[in-house]
Amino acid sequence: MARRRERPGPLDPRSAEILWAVIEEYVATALPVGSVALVLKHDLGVSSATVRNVMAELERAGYLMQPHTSAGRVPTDHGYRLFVEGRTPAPLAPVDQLMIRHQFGQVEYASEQWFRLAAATLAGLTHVAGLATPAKSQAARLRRVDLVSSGERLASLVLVVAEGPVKQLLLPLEVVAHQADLDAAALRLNQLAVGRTARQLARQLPAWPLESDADRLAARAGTRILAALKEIDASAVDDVFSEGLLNVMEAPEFSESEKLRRVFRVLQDREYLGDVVHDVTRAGDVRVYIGSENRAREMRDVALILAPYGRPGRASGVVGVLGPTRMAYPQAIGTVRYVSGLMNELVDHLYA
Amino acid sequence: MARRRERPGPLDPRSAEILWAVIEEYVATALPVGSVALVLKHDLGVSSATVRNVMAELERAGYLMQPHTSAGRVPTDHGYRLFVEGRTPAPLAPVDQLMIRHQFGQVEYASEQWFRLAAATLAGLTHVAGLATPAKSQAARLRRVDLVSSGERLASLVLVVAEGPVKQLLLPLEVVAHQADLDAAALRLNQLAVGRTARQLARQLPAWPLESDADRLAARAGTRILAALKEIDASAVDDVFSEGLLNVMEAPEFSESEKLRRVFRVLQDREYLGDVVHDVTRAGDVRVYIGSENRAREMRDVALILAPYGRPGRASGVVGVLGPTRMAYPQAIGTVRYVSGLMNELVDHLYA
DNA sequence: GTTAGCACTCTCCAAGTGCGAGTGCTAACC
DNA sequence: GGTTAGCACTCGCACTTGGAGAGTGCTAAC
Repeated sequence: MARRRERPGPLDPRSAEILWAVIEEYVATALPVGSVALVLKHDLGVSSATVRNVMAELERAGYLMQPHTSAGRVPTDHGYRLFVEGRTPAPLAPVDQLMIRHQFGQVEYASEQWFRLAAATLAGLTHVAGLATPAKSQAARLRRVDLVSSGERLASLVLVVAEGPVKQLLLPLEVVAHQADLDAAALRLNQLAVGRTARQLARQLPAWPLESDADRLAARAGTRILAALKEIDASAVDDVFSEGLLNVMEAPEFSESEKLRRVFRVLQDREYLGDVVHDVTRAGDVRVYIGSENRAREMRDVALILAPYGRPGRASGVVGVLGPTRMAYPQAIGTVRYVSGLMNELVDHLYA
Repeated sequence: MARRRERPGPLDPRSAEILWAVIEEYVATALPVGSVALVLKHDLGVSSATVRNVMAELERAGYLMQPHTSAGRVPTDHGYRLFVEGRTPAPLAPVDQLMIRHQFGQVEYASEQWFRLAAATLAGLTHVAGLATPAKSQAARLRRVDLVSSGERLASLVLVVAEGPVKQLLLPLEVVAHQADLDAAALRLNQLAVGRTARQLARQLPAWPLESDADRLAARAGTRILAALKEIDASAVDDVFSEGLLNVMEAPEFSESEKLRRVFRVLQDREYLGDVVHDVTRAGDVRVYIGSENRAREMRDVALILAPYGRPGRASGVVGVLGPTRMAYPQAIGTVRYVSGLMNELVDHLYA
C-alpha cells in the first residue's frame, strides 16, 4: 500500500476524484458519506472496498474525518480547501446573469440601493447569506456642503462625500441665522473645504478668515465637518448589508441556536469585519475563508467567500456570502465573482 | 366554591395576587410554577392547597395553563394581558435615566444616530431586543435640493426632506453639464420645488418654465424628485433599527431555532411592521401586543411593546422592544415610555 | 372557606437493548 | 501489486423500561 506523506501537495487523480465526490455528496445531504453509498451514486470505477482504502488515506492526510467510529466521512476544512483550489469555479449561468443585470438596471440611479440589492441577489442565488459593504475610501474627500435652516439657532449640515454616502448633521448656532445667512456660509464652505480630506482640512482650518458673520459660521461648520470626516475615516466599515440570514438559519448545522448566536455576534463586530475587508481588498480577488481559516474563533463553523470591488484606496468595498462550511463552493465563488464584477462596473461609472 | 364566570372583569384581590406571583415567578425562572414553590417564595397568607384551588380557577378563566397534567402553571397571553392592565408600569430608575440622557447627549447633533442609539439603549435596559423606526411624515415635504457633478453626463441629486433622512440619487444628463450649470439648475429647483409635497409637485411640475438649459435641467431633476418623494411616501416604514436580537436568541423559549426564524421573518416584513407602526401612532401611547394579540401568526411567541414619538402626521416614528411573551412587562413598559419621551424631545427640538 | 392528606398523573433521566450503517482487516483474485 | 469480496467488529441511534420527583385534584376534617 503506497503510504502517502502527511498532507502533501496535489492528490493523485483517483484520490481527488473520491474526495470531490465525498464533498459533493456531503454538501448535498449534510450526512456523513459512506463508501457504499458513494460508489452507488457516483459511479467511480472501483469497489466500495477500494474507496474505503482511499478514504482511510484521505483521513490520515487530514482531508476527511469521521464524526465517530463507524460513521461515514465528513470533509475537514483542509478538505474543502483542497476542493476549492482543485476545482475551477462554476461561472454563473447566463440566465442568472441576465436576471441580475435586469434587477440592477432598475436601481441603476439609486446608488444607496446597490449594496442591499447586491446582498439580496447573492443570497437568492447561493441560498446562503449575502453580504455587501458600501464603497468607502481611505481618506474621505468632501464634495459638497449645504446648510439648511432648521430653526433660528439650528441648521442641518449636509455633507456629500466623494465615494461615499451623504451625511446629515445638526449644527447648533451661536447667533440667530436665517437661510440667507446659511447660504452665504455654505458658499464660503464650498470654496474653502470642498475637495479636501480630513488631513488637509485640519491643516487649513486655522487659517480661514473670520471677518464676516458668514466667515465665522463657516468656520464653525468647518470644525464640525472635520470631525465628521475624521469619524468616517476612522470607521473600518460603516455598514454591512446582509440579506438572507434566514437561509443560514435553516441549515441543519445551525439547528442548535448556539452556533447561530456565534455567527450573529461576529456579524456585529465591526472591527473584525474591517480587518477581513482590508485583507480582501488587498488581495484584489475572491477570497475564501473556510471554518478555522477565519481569524475569529466564533467563525469556525462558517465559510466566507468575499470579493472586493471598486478601486483600492479610492472607493472600494466587498461583496460576498456567508454560509456553513458545507457550501457549494464552485457555484458560490462564481456568483460572488460575477456580482463583484457588476459592482465594479457600477462604481466605475459613478466615480469615473 | 364560588364558581366564577369565564374570563370576567377584574379578579378578586387574592386571585390577582396569586396570578401576579405566578407571572413574576415564571418570568424569572422560565419554569412552570407549582403551588408549593409559590407559597414558599411569595409568602402569601394561605396554604399551597388554597393556592391550588385558586390556580385551578385561574386556569378555568383562561389566565393560566398547564403544559401538561401534573406540571406547574404557565401564564397565558390573557394572563399577561391582565397583568399588564392590573399593574402600574415601573418608571425607569433615575440612575438609568441619567445614563441614557448622557448617551443621547453625545449624539445630540447626529440625528442619524438617534434611532440606532434608541434601539441599543432599549435592548440594554430591558435585556430583550430594541426597535426604533426613524421619524417619517405622511407626505414628505422637500426642504432643499442640491446638484453635484459626477462627471460630464452624470449628476448626484441630493434631497433634504423635511422630517426625514437625506437622500442621494443619480441623475443621468442628456447634455454635458458642468458644476456651474448644475448650480443654476439647483437654484431654480430651490425656488420651484422646495416646500412642496409629492402631490403639490405633481400638479405644478407641468407648468415649470423650459426656456433655458437650466430650466430644462431643473425640470428633468423635478421629475426625478417627484418620483423619489412618491417612493418615500409609499413606503410604510423605510427602516427598522433593531439591536440586541442576540438577547432574544438567548432566551430559553427560542432554543429551537424554528421559533427564532419566525421572528426574523416578521422583522423583514415591512408591510406588517408598517401596519403596526400605524396602529401605535394612532393610539398615541405605549401599546403592548402579547403573543396571539399580534396580527401576525408568526408573532404568537413574542410580545411587542411599542410607543410612538414625534407628531402624528408631521414626523413620527416608534420605539419599543420585542421579546418573548415571558417578559418583565412593568419594567419594559416604563423603559419604552421613557425612551419615547426622550425621542419626543429630540424630534421636537429639531422640527420645532 | 381553608387545609392536610393522599392517590394519581406525567415528565425526566438513566440504564439497557436491538438494529443498522459503516468501518478495517484479511485472504483470495486478476 | 493493486483490487475486491467477505466478515467480524464498533458505535451511534431509537426505543423501551423503570424508578424518582414534582405537582395536581379530590376528599374529608377543621
